[in-house]
Amino acid sequence: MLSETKTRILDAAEILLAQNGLSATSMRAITEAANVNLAAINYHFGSKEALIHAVFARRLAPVNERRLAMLDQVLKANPKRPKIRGILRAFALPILETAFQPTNENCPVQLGALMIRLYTEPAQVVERSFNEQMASTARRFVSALHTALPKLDNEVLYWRTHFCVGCLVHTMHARPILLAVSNGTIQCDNAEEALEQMLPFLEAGLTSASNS
Amino acid sequence: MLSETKTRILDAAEILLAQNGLSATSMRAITEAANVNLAAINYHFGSKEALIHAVFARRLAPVNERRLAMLDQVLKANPKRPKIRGILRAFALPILETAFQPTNENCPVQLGALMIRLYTEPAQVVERSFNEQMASTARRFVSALHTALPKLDNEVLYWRTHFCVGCLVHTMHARPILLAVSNGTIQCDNAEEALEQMLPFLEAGLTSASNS
DNA sequence: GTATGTTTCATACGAACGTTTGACATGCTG
DNA sequence: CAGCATGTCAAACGTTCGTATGAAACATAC
Repeated sequence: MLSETKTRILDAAEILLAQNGLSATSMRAITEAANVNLAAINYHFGSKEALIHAVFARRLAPVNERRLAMLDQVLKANPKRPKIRGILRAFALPILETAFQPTNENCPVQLGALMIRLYTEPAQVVERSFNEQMASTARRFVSALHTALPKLDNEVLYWRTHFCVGCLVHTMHARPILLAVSNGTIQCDNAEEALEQMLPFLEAGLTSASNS
Repeated sequence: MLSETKTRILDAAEILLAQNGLSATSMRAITEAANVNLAAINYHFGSKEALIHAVFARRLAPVNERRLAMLDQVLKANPKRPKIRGILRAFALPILETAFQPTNENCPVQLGALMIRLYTEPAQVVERSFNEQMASTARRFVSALHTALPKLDNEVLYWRTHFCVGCLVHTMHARPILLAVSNGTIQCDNAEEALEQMLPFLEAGLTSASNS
């Protein structure tokens, strides 16, 4: 079981890392926000780097579990020709729900802002987190899409999967941009609403003719 | 005209900022890479923040000029119903070419990695750069897409434009991910090749039925 | 109740940070 | 030549960084 102190550190770190980035978030800021002693991070996690790894692992592990469970259901329903919409939904819904769910009542921070660090922070810290958590999941989904779209070139499929991930990542973390560009019209705080917009877009992209 | 020292600082800063992020890049690292004195940044730019702003401005200004010029051509060719593919191309090609063009012969750094900072770094530094450089350009393109897709809901259009930006951003900076997921198959270093994959995907997404 | 292992705490360390300063070199202008 | 900007430079400023340490506080077991 996690100790009280450990979870308080993880909670505070998650918020601050998402808001300020990895290297801009100091251990002093984290421990002060968590109301624990400065030395507690090194005692419980060993180093700042290890703490960051733990923050990502705590969030990504259950998301990927849910993703694969949903994917299994989709594949079981139509083993020969699984529904594209279902595959996309299995990949996007778990992480979107996590991204749109506030960490706690006081701080409605976007977890999408945390996830985006996995893509942008160049540190090896993050690379390790990413490989551990995402590599096998990504492979499973690409393979499922390959089954669903057998006519598609392998190369084209990789590209389009890449585009889908781009849409998803952007949707998770760039809500402020959408709000600004739409002149305050679109303030999305709902995973299902985002999905409803995203899935038709992605499915149409995936199934489009290559060279029209 | 820019002084020799000033451009050397900008060049070095651009590479390091792209590689390591904003707050993880120290002024000492920049000045050492540029072979100039530490005080030169504060002398020529005033502060680290102002330098970062200058780095972005130097790259984004010409990109957005080209974008708008290309957009004008597309609109002039078909004022009533401009070609979607043309609009997308006008938005994507200039920045993709910049992203895929190495800064110098020794360091083939992806400028996409620099651009992504505009989206992820939470600093107000970046917010200012983004607003100055991108706000009006974004408005022009959304309006052009509105003309090209008059039947589309405003809300849906905003969402889909958002998705297009996500694809583009991800394509620019996440080439290593595409390389890894495709098992080393796809090593894209060519703007036209990326565009060829991206444009059919985006156009199909933009024109898809909303609630299929 | 004393012993043992675990967790918290104040405090300190050396290093690196962004910025400032004043001396020094350089080039143009009168 | 003198005068004055314009750049450059080494050195130092005060802060903040991640980490380490040893004593205090706590729990549990005998």
